[in-house]
Amino acid sequence: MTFYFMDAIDRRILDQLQRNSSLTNQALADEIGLSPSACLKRVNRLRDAGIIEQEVALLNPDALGQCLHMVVEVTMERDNKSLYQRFLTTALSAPEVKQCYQVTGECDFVLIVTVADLDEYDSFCDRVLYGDDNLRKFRTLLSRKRHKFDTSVPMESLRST
Amino acid sequence: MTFYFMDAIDRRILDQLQRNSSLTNQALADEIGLSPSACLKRVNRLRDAGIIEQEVALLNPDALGQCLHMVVEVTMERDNKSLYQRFLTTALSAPEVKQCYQVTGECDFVLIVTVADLDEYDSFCDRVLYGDDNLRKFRTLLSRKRHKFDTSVPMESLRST
DNA sequence: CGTGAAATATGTATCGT
DNA sequence: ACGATACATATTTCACG
Repeated sequence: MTFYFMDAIDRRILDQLQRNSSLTNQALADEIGLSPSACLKRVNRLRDAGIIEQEVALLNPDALGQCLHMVVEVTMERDNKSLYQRFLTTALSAPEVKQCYQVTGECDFVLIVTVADLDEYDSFCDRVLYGDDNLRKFRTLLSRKRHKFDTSVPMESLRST
Repeated sequence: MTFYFMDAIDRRILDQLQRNSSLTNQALADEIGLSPSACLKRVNRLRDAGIIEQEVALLNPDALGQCLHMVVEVTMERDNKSLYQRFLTTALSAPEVKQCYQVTGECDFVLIVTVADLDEYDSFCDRVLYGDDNLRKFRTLLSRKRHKFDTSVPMESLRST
């Protein structure tokens, strides 16, 4: 990522686009109080700099059919870098794994896994979890409902340089 | 949400937009093999029907300053609907709570909480967790790194009606 | 669903601060 | 270095077949 000086205007642009990226450049410029061309230049710079990573459509869960979310807590046997890396490579490439957090505490990784049904979850466990001989234990929490899903990040925590 | 019959073309449109919603309608129409007008009509219908809930920009974590993710497991005292609802109302309105899953298993809720620093996390705990007298216990897993964050949903699991 | 024309939006060049 | 205006290009949108 190229070095980038982010000012208050950039933060306001990001704040908007995090909530709604389907705004036209004109509407965004109006919101921010900038001319459309100046606004567009900033948005493109933020994109080129890799600060805006992607723009995606979030689908309504009610529009989804059978769709189960699992919270999977993974505890490794040995805390070894290359063994961790081996697990990560497998886990991150599994399409069922939507999120992966490396944590400190009573376990080592927390995965958010999304599958259509329990058969698919079994297949995931066989491929990713049972196959790793450094994986000591895992615990699955089956989600009955995802009440909130907010991809935004508070603007105070955005680096200014 | 209004009733909606979704066909294979709609699913391919959603599949694309879940990955990249910054495509122009023309580029999307090309991908799908539709005329721009037909494509636009479908996208607007999917939006109006609430299947496309929102379009957002995802920011690069490396562009963020201090930004801590916590996995918080919450266990309630009594499994009572209105007490659960009271907790949910508080938790969902807290801006630090980015995700909330109601689960079955060893605990009742799993929250993904994002804060700038530990002071902010303390404030969150005081406001949302310690304040609820039906909350029996919570466990915090501090994330050192978010290795993966994928907002997409597999298209096989999209309801066809 | 496709075509084509009118309405909008985006991108660029240039100038001013 | 940044923003505004204006113009050229591209895209969206709508009526009609």
